[in-house]
Amino acid sequence: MAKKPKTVLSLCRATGVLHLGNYLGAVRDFVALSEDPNAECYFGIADLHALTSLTDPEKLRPATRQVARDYLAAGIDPQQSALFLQSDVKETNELFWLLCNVTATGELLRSKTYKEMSDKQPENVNAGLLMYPVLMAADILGPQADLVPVGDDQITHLEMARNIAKRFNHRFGETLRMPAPYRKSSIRVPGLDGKGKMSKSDGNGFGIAEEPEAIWEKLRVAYTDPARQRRTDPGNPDLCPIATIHRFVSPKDDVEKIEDGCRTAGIGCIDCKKILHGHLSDLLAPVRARNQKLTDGDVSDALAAGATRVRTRFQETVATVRERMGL
RNA sequence: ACGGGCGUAGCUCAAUUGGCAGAGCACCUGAUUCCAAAUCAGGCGGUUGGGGGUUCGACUCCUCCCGCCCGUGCCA
Repeated sequence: MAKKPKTVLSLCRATGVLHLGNYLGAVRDFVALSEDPNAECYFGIADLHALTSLTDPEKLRPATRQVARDYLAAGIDPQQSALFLQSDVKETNELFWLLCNVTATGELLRSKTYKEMSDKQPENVNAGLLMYPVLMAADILGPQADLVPVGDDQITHLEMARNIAKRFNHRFGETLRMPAPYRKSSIRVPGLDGKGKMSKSDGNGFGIAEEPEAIWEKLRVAYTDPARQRRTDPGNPDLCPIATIHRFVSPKDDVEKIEDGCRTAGIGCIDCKKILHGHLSDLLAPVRARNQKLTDGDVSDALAAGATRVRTRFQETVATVRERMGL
């Protein structure tokens, strides 16, 4: 049964170095997906979307390239999947405008993220912020994606893309494929400061290609359950980010061992961190190894090839959309 | 384009009539701790958006420029 492979499109914010939370929460799944013969994957790095928040031009380009590099290091094979920069696909902008005309402004104004961003950066409430979902719809509908891996925060944006596609198809005839969300059980990796999830802006994580020594320096000083003031004080793994990370990366036996050891003061936090560090090193060793071999040229080549592939898909869609709309 | 508001440490904001530019948070170091956290001690941090002027002395007053916000207008 030669089933036609599903088109998968994923967008990633251009934030710079990918950290463990990015890896466990999303990128690792993307790698697995990309190895599925029934999936044809397109991985876009959303640098156009990044412009809606004030960004330093000196920093955006390196950050964007760093994400691309980390994707490759994580195991995305550029021969198999298309890795591209959103801004390299000029067709996105054309499709964006065409789709604007089947987008209800009311829906955009009601968008929760639009309101949140307006509050977050009141000095820069630009139109891009408002049009953000339309651009994203163009990203998704351009390559006629079947599946879109999304986090909870992006689910309403995908809904909007579906509404736009539905409205277009209704007015101009069946043209755009209806994308479906692809949701993995999303996991939340806590930050090393114990104050929430790992995030780039809070600087409470570590890069997936960092040296083990560098990772250890960050792990060593990471937050732990404050109840364990002395080595002999018992603690609660549920209150310790280290224990939570253990659950994601360590084998069951070790998880039980450290949780039990924590509750009974059988092992110290440093021991616990050392065990975690060992497993982390194993987990990330292939990533680090690939990263070391990667050259800037490899990254550029992958992005160029990816852009060409995704643009081909876009050109087909845009040609049909133009024609249907009467251009 | 006009009118109004604003611009001070990475962030939030002080600074009397014009009188030594400060605090909190964040960050770094030390004490402490199995490591952290908390606490204590110390430290880093500034061309006060920029130029010019008045003055013995300007964050403060005058002037011009830059940038942002709000409102109004003009052109398309």
